[in-house]
Amino acid sequence: MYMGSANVSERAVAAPSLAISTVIFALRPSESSGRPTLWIPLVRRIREPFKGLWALPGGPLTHSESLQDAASRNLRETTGLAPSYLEQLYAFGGLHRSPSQRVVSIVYWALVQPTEAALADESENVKWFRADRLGDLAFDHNAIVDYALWRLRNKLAYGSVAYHFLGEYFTLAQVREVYEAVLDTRLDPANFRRQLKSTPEIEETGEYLQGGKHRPPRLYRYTGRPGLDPDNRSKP
Amino acid sequence: MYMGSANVSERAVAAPSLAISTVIFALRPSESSGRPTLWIPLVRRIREPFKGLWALPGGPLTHSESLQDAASRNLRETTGLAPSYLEQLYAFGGLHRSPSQRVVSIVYWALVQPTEAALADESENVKWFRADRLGDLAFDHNAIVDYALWRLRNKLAYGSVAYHFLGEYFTLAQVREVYEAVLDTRLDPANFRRQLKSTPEIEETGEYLQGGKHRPPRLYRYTGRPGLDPDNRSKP
DNA sequence: GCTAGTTATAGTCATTTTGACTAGAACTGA
DNA sequence: TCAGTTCTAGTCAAAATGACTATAACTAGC
Repeated sequence: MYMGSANVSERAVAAPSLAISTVIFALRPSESSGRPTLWIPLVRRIREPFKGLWALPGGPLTHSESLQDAASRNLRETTGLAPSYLEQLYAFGGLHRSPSQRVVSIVYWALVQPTEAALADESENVKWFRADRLGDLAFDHNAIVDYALWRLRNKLAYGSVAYHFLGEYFTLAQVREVYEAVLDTRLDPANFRRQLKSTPEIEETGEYLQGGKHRPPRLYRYTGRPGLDPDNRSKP
Repeated sequence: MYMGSANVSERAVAAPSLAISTVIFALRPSESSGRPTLWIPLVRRIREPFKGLWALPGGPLTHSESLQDAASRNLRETTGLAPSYLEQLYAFGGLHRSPSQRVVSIVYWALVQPTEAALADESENVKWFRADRLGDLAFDHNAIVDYALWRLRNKLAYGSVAYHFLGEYFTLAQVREVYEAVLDTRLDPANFRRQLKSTPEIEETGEYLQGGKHRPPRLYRYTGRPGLDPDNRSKP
């Protein structure tokens, strides 16, 4: 492609390369307490730079797909996961994110349900980590995860995102566990329940979850609409 | 650069071109009521596609500047403005945003103070429009402005952004006028003032604004820190 | 210098929301 | 049948909110 012969002024206006990455969140039971906690799948870098370090799943943007499609495809290819929620996080374009070349990364964040997460490919080069124990990641990926975590907590408090961690039917206690895991606090069951019951998007069903060793909780269903960011706006 | 001879498979993986645009908001007195309203500067397209239509100020990303720097420079070059607030809005990357080629636009939104806005270059090809009366813009820029407006209203309700429309010193009534203009509602002066006075980031000064034909209002100062998105996080 | 007009500012009061807590209901397992 | 557990409804005080009243402090016009 003769890029090697491009002169300085041509290189100065050449567009930086464009990549897509995704921060994927799922809830899995903690080994210690058994209570749900936040986990993130990472892939191991098999080439320089940062060869051997763990990084967010990602790849180039191809010419024939939208940004969200690219994120979705990449997520499926690298981890085998199908997200229940996918939203753009931020475009990272600092000058020195990669030592070798200028890269602009458009980063998405995704939520997957525990059933999905359990099926996920896990191998030598794909592994799940607790979100609060990631170690040093490649590139600026620690900062990206921090920001994604901040956004997740924010959106959660806002209201409409917790249900994407869960299946179609759920108990109010399960919703509370999502909040407790993500925000890392304990919430009063009675007050939390009162709040949820006052939101119209949560619909009571006639069914109950059987099998626990206590009073069977009622199952609910979420009826709210997805979201309001541009990717999800004008879909049928 | 031999791009002309690139074959189909090479073109399929070639990265889309990358551009930066900015939605700029300022408050200006409405001609009709005299009360402040939201205005946006647009530039006229001088080439195809959409030649002659109005569009958001924007341009290519050069190799040696960060995304935010590019937005800042571009905003200065096209409109002569220096923003008091600048934040990334969204990366738009739909397949058919431009009829001629695939373009990914990383869009910023900015607030400028009225003193700045008054100095702004206005010419045949740069003009201010009321945010609610833009007409048909080039590309998907109407949708982008809609989303920027939604974000502005959201951030305003959140709390820390109204002051960037104002100078260093301001009266509580001026803050209320910002809210009224952006949210397009009337707010009760007494209740609004009670809320502001309960937020610690707003500091009472000993000075008063003279010159009105009524009781002189006290001047306040905003002492809150900028924001928490990645661009603004680790700055000194 | 008095008065009307205007906005600034403090305060009241009923309603709603929130946080801490109590207690009974409904299940399981021993 | 009882102990253990969670589910669920409810109480009560504190805090926040919305509608409103009243006074303070200035200017403009007479």
